[in-house]
This record gives sequence, structure tokens and C-alpha cells, in this order.
Amino acid sequence: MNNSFPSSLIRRQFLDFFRERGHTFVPSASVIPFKDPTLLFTNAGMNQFKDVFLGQGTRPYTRAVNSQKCIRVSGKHNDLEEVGRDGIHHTFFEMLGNWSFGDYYKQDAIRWAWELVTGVWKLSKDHLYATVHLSDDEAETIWSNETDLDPAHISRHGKENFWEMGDTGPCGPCSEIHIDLGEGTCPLAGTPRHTCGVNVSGCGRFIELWNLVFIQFNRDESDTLSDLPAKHVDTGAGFERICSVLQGVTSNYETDLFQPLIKRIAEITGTPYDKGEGGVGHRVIADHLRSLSFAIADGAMPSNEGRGYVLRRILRRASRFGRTLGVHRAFIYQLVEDLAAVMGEAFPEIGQRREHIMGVIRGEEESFGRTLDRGIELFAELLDRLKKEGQTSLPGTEAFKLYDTFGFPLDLTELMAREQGFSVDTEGFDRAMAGQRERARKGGKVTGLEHKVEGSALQRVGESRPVEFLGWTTLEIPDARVTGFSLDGERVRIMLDHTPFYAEAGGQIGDTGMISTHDWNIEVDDTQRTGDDIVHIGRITQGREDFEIDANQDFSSPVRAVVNRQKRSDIARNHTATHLLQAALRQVLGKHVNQSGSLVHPDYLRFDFTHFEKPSEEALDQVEIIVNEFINQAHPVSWEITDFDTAKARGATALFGEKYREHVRLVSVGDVSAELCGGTHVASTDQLLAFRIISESSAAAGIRRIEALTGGKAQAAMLGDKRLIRGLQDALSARGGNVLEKVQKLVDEQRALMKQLEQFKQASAGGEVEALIASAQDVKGVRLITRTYTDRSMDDLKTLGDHLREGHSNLVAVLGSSMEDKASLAVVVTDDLISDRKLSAGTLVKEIAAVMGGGGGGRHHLGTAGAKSAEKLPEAMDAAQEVLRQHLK
RNA sequence: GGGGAAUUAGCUCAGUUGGGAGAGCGCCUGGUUUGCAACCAGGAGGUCACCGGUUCGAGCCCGGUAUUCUCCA
Repeated sequence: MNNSFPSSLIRRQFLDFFRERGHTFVPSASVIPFKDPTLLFTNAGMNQFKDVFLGQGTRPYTRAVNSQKCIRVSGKHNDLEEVGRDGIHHTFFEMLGNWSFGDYYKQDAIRWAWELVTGVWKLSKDHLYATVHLSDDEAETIWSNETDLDPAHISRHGKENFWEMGDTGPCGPCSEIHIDLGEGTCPLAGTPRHTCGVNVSGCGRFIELWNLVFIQFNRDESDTLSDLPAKHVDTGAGFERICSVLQGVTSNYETDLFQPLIKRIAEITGTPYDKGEGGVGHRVIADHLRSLSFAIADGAMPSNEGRGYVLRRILRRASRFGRTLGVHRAFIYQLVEDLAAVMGEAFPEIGQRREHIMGVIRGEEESFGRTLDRGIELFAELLDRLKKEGQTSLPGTEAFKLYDTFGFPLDLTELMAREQGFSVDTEGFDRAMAGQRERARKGGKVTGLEHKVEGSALQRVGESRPVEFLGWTTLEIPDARVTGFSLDGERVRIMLDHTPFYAEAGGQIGDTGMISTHDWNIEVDDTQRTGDDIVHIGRITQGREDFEIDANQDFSSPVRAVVNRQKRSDIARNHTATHLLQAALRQVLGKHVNQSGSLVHPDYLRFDFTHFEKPSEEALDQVEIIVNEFINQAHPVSWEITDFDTAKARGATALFGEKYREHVRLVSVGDVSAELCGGTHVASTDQLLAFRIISESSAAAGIRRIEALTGGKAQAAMLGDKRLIRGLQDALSARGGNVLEKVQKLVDEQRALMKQLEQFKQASAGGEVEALIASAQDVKGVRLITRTYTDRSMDDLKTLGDHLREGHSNLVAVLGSSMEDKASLAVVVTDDLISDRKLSAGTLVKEIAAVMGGGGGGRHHLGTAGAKSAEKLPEAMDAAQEVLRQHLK
């Protein structure tokens, strides 16, 4: 390894180079894209600027540079299974990038890239190559005239050099810098039909270093390209690859980014690292550790759906490889320390949340261990069964069931089957898997489309300008201008140039209210954000025709926008309470408490936070007390717009990974809380009146959820409790406040009484049993007891029947009872009659009950039956003797 | 988003044509006594996840909900 280029220096050089050329450093966005549901993970540097390219958002700068954390786990070019088998595939990587938003274009982008690569990083010009798109004369001219690249090293390509975001949207030609690593570096060298070269599939000698994308077109639904109003530059260079080139190693895993991790893995597992096949496990674990740690640091959690499930799979893959290296206990979590040492400087979140990350990974490793243990048990049972049936092959459906339902990996099943001399029907397994895929595809088609249609149906009005949100200080605007709308049956969606309506964000739900003119009226029931726009959603309650006339005239007159005051103040109370709750939780439970989700609703608030165990009742009481103290202390709530670093310096809690603009809004509650927050709040905490926790539960592993009330809702809840207690006092005649003692006493007494009653029943049953037996009549040598009671339950009859059976022989009892005009019937037969005379209580009771129109059945020793009416019970009892006679031969 | 599974005592789990809720461990009481998971006897502890349906009768059958596990997208 060439030590003159440590990875931290390379990263810094890149960022400094562009900073010196007027670029603003923009911190890496979270790997969890909060505002883009179409994306599981941030997978490219441009993700956080997508809205700029789509024309929906703006930034206060026109040049940006950063190193973006990315996670890729699926897609054409990156299958999870390939990671670790070669030196270039990763699930987590950094993407170095510089951007121009309508500022400089191809010339500067190419010149600067060349200058950095050859001037700062001193890569040999003889080994560098450039590619441009077939149509892009401009780029080629710049390469040959403005750089000293050998013109013979420039080549033109088709779709490899054309970049697009999707089927429609911004796109444009791109130009790439490739490097020739020299002979002997291509794994395919010498194989037929492979000639090393630029853009040759699978070639390991010529590899891409940097992609410069020139965004200049927009592709519409009809597939035609039109020029964008502003042209952009978007570049991306894989950091790990740059490091491997500059450090003179042939695999990314040989760089100082990975070697410390790999060394530690070798240490823990006792298996030395091998650059070839033998090191796959080390590489997989090192790679997966990075994905897991960064995703968890940014707030993701392993789970059984969505991106959480992807994380779980990544961890399990790493864990499986750990087992092949001989370690069966949880150990991956220990590596987080080493990762923090390598990456902590550039990404401090890894160090700051180290304990949380370790806890989550450890928990998952242990839970996977349990899954495997259960699978091994199920496998053993299955094999036992197959052996008894004389099989030697394990059916594919069974292997699939182990995999699909219990998460037991196929390769493990095969391994264990082979040990016992069994083969596995993998074809059957594949067939079952194909069926599963088919079902999943059918199920999940609709949603994506709906999203798209909803977003594109808005019709813009007049010149487009960014909306101004005024709702922090005002709830009513008399003269807003309509800037866009859509009408779909009853539903109307409308945009304004300035608005008091808060759009759902940060857990706070959207405002409700009215938008109106003299001629029409819209009841707004939700407010949402799309891009930088605020969309009011509701229905026209009055003047629909007038609304359409207005729409045709592009809404020439101003409209009045009024937020529902009551709901807004309920929301504000709950939002401020959320901040107080977080502050109190940190006091009581510890600093590790971090928000991991919240819902601010007018009726209640819900707050999810990281914490490892169920908080004790005492702790929750303490939290409630502290929040109420905050309320009574009447802390003023204030806010200011500041920059991120200032806010952080003041100890503000920010959601990890949430994207914050250069200017952030800092909400302070006295000296008890400072949080970055865009929501609406009360002016002083005493407006909350009261705070009350109504539930505490688990939201996910390592995450607790608290639901709480404020204001009138909290007071109403207290009143409800008071009524309940008063009701209890009345019912117990315990106004003196000794309710608890009284209840305890009652419970004890009741228990004692029940016991006594049971004994009493037994004793009296003894007498009753003797009397009943004495009353028996003889039917063909069998003693038959028939007896009808009133108000005896079925349980009573069964108990009595049991007593008659116990210790007696040659006895059949038919016991009837009428209760609330319903008939119950129980028949018991002693064991000797069951074996000797083949009697069955189930059969007898069924036939007897038939007489009164009821149904029933049971086992040989005891049968029960019932009828909806007790009217014919006497007839049935009379018939018992005849029924028994028929069953006796 | 779709499929498969689980939910029974404090814990781990049994419970088949639908008819008497169980075992092991743990806990309590008494006895015994001190070589390693001590033993013996007795006892407490259950809304069989929740809601609804079928049935004379549901832990078991049917429908729904919740939570957890698991696979696919």
C-alpha cells in the first residue's frame, strides 16, 4: 500500500479542490431518504439535489461539493451475492461529487476533473482515457483543446455515455475518465473473445474513475427531448476505487478503508485473511458492517419489511459468513469500534451513536442465532419423519417451507442433509420460489402508478414562484393568489403564493381550514408538501361553477385563506409537548434517547425514541412529573433562523440524517429544550395546561413509543379517572380513601369463600351422590339414574357426573337442568360399562337430546347436549330409559 | 404491497375426528440434608393474544384485528 495517499487525505483533497473553486461543501445526506418513498436507500450523490434537477426546488448556492454515503443492495450491476467475491462490489460506498446548478458547464467540469486527477493526484496521463457521447462534439473538443490528454485516448460511445434519471425527466450526455491499470490486472485476460479496453464488459484493466454528467434535456412521455431552461453538471467518482488506484493496490479491500476492519476480523475469528477465495468471508463482513453501521446511525432499524428487511438480510449474510469462519456467537457488533476509528473523522455520527449501533447489531445477531437454532430443530424433526418413511431425498417444498416460513437458508439445509446421506430437491425449491415471486409481483403493482398520477395532475397558474409560508405568525391571509390547482370530482387541490397553512412535515399533520372568495368556498381537510410546494387538499362546499369560471380566468382575484384556529392550537400544544417530553426523557432515561419518529395530531401525540428496555413505571411517572413542571414554569417558546453549526453548538437536538438546509429553524423552550424543527408551537408552556402519558409500548426492537395528551384532553382523562375512583368508592362504600385495602380484602375474602364453597359442594355432593345412587332403577342389569334440576349450569352437571363415575361401577346417569328456558343435559357412563357393555355417553346423550329437538355428543365417559327450549326436557328425561334399553343387548 | 407461520402458567413448550387445560423449569410452604441442574411431599399461578361467527359444546373449525417471526417485491 502506498502510504502517501491515506484515504482521509484523498477525501479532503477532493473537497478542498472544489471549495477553492467556489463550491459550497454540503454534508452528506442521510443514507435513508426521508422524503423520497420511491427509494430504499440513498444510492447516488445527486439524490439530495433531485428536486433541483426536476425544477421543484432551489438552493442558495449554484456550486456544491460533497462525499455522499451510498447504499446499494440490488439492481442490475450490483447483486448482493457478488459483494466480497471481487475487489470492487460494495453495499456501502462513498461517492465524491461536484455540482453546478445552472452555473458552469462542460468546460469547467472537464478541466477541473483533469486538473485534480493529473495535478493533485498525479496520475500518469499516459494511462488515462476519456469517453464522450456519440453526439457530443462539444465535450470532445474540450478534451482535445483544453487538456493535454492524448487525443487518441478519447472515444465515443452510445448509451453508456447517456445518463437518465428514469424513463422521463432530466437527462443528458456524460463524459467519463477511465484508467488503464496495466497488464496483468484483468481477470479475463487471455480468455477467448475478451480484449481489454475502455467500456469492455468485465474488463478489470480499464476501469472507470469518474463520471461527469451534463444535464441539458428533459424527456417527456412521448419520448421527445427538449432543452432545459438551465443546464446542470452532476459528477460522481467512486471513493473506494480512487483510493485503491492512488494507494497502488488491486482491490478496494486492500485500501486503508478496509484493512483495519479485515485485520480485526481475522483476529476475532482466528482465520487469517486471504486475498483470494479464502477471504470472501472477511470482505463480506467488512463491507456489510459499513452498510449496517451507517444505516443504523441514520436511524434505520432491521425489521421485517421495507428497508429494515434489507438491513436484516445484510446482517444475516454477514453472520452466515462469520459462521463459516468458525464464530457462532455474536461478534460483528464489536467491529463498530474499529469502523469508528477509520471513518469517525469524516462521519462523526458513527462515533456519536456507537453504543446504539452496537446494541442494534448485537441484538440482530442474537436473534438470527435463535432463528437458526429453531431451524435446526425443525430440520431434525423433518429428517426423522423422512427416515421413517424410508426416503433419501428431501422434497423441494419442505426445503422451501424451512426457508420461506422459518428463514432457514437453503445452503444450510443442503449441508445438513448431505451429512445424513440425503439429497435435496433444489428444482422443487426453485419452482416454489418462482411461485412466490409471481404472487408478490401480482400483489404490488398498483401503488407506484397512483403516486405518479397524483403528482402530475396539478395545473399551474400564472408565473411560478416559491410559496411563502406565513403560518408561524399568522393564521389568516386575506389576499393570497392561486398558483396552481387540480379538480377531481369533489376533491380539489390548490396552491397559493403565500399561505398560513402548515403542510404535514416532521410528524406534525397538515392544517385544516377554509380557502374562499365571495363566490366560492373550499373546506381544506389536509395540507401536504410536494417538492417546495404546499398543496391544500379539500372539497368545494359552495360555488363550484364560480370556481371553474375563476379557474378559466387564471384566478384573477385574490382569495382568503383561514386556518382552523382550534385544531391548530391543539396541534401547537402537542408539538411543544413533544419537545418537552424528549427533554424529560433525556433527563430520566439518559442521553441516548433520540427521536426516531413522531406524530403530532390535534387529539394526541405519539413519540418514538431509541431506548433498550421498557422504562419502569416510576421512570414514566417521573417523566410525566417533569413535563408538568416545565409547563407550570411557563417557559417562553421562541424560534430563530440560524445556520446548522451555530444551532449544533448550542446543543440543539437534530434528527440524525434528516436533511437540513443551510438555514435551519431552531425552536427553543426556555432553557430546557432546543431542537431543529419546522413546526408550529405555543408561545409559552403554560398554555399546555397539563400533560399526561396514556400509553407506553414497544414500536420496534430498541424503540419505545409513548402516547400522551395535553390541554383539555389531558384534563378530561384525569376527570375520567376521578369519576372511576369515585364510582369505585361508592360501590365499595369506601369514601375514606381506603379503596385499595378494601379491594384487596374483598379479593382475599372471595378467594376464601370460593374455596369453602368448593369444599362444601364436594361434601354435599358426597351425600347427593349416595342419594342419587340409591334412587337408581335397573335397566337390563344396569343401574340408571335420571334426575332433573333447575338452574344448574352445565359445569355443575359435569362435576356431579364426575363424582358419580368416581369409584363406582355399573352406573349410567342422565342429568338434566333447565336454566333461563334453555335445557342442558349431561350423561356419564362408568368405565366398566364402556368396556363390557359397549356403552357410549356421547351416543346416548345425542339420542336423548333428539327427543327435545336438541343436539349433542361427547366421548364414551361423558356427553353433553343442549336445547334452545326447556319445554320438552321432561319428555327427554322420560325417554332416557328406553334409549338405554335399546343400547343394551 | 403480497404469501407462509407463531401467539396456551413467570419462562420453554405439549395439547387430532370439537367434549375432562397439561409437562419441564421457576415460585411459595413443609420435610430431608450439604459433592454440584440436590431430593421428597404439598400448593399457588390460565380472559388458551383480541373481536366476531358456526355448534348443545371451541385452545382446536371459519372470518377479522393486533403483535412477532419469515420469505418475496
